[in-house]
Amino acid sequence: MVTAAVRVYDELRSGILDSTFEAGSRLSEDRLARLLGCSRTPVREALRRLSAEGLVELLPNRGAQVVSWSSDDLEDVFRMRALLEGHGAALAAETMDTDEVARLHEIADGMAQLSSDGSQSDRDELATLDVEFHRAVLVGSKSRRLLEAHARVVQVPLHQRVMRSYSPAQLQQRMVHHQELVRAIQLGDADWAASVMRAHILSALNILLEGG
Amino acid sequence: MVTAAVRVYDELRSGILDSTFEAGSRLSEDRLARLLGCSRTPVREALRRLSAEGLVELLPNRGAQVVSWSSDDLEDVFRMRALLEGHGAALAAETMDTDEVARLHEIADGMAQLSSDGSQSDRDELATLDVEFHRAVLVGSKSRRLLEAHARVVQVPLHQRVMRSYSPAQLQQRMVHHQELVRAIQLGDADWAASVMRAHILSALNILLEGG
DNA sequence: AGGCCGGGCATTGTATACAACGCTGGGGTG
DNA sequence: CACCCCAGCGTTGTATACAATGCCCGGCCT
Repeated sequence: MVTAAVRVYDELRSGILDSTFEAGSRLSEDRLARLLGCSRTPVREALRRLSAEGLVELLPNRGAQVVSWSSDDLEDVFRMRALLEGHGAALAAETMDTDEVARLHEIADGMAQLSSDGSQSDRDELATLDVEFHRAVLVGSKSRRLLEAHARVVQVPLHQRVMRSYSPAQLQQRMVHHQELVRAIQLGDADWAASVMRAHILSALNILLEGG
Repeated sequence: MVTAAVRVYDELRSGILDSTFEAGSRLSEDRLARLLGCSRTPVREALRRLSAEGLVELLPNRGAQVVSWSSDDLEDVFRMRALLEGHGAALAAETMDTDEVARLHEIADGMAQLSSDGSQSDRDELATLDVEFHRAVLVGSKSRRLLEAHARVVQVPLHQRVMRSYSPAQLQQRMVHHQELVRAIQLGDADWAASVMRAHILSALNILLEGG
């Protein structure tokens, strides 16, 4: 059975990530409880968990608030991603098995097909697949703590927006990165995989900072 | 005012880190509530927080359990430390100001003095200072997320034990690492600082795996 | 008029009662 | 004797009531 606390957590989390709950807005336990049809207890638990993950801020005796992201924060996040995922790619190149690489290839190919068209729904689908791709690499690294650290850092409710912001040329370029990364992992070239991953992520940061 | 939930969290956390609550032992909400003189509500909150930080494991409908550490876990933790703190040292070398470096020097010198003697209480004091030293470097990196990621990874209730396990020669060697690291940061040599930090941490892992 | 004080209000913090779930052990059955 | 089933029990999960805290606003004093 899925507990009410988990349900509330999921609702709040996806609500924050897709900006249903806007950055900076206050979240009252009582209001959320009535909104979601349960008592304050599970809501409290969910808010505490989201706070531990850095998605909301808990002001003592004042309640919870959805965190806002400055451009400094964005830079911090992307540099952390480059560090963690670069390392993850190197480990993945050393330890990923054939099935996992095949899955990676599959995702990358699916993305390449979608990226030829430019519709907005395709872009959103791409954002989902992109998250899945990067996650698959980290899973392949076989480091539980790396995966956890990454999950905590990458809480930016901006995946869709970022993916929509790429020009067609930039999007194509990013697909090439993915293919290159898969090749590096397949060949077991850890250094190359790490370099490609770092460049891939830092280029996203550059596009973000210049475009925004 | 400090809430009961925070008090319980602090008690449990320090109890776990100094092994008052042994690895693998079960923590019943009701028992803890009576032990600490409050209701289950703050206990629940504290346990959830500790779970998010990776110090306890929450078995659904079965309660909480203090996490145990396999040698694979230890290796994972130290490799993550090498990654995060190596990066932190590089950033620190670039951005740390004079006061912060002076503070680092101060801690390193204090540790060097303590390390000449071999008494157990000195070793415990050294463990505390060591934590402070490594934390000061990360604070100097000015990356909030790096600091947070590190705090979550480094939850090993073994600091004292590790520090006691060093031979006098190994301890001296580690003091040299610290001095070398301070120098690298002072000179602003990011690559050198990162290398020294990584080697420093990975050598600790080696000593642990060989000695244990 | 400006600042300080105090009470009301919204909100979180805590306690407690009860429901739901899962394990465990004892008795029955093949 | 081995296996299964079910009832009892301990535990967590949830709801609700009440206490405590901090903010806000109106009135009073200077």
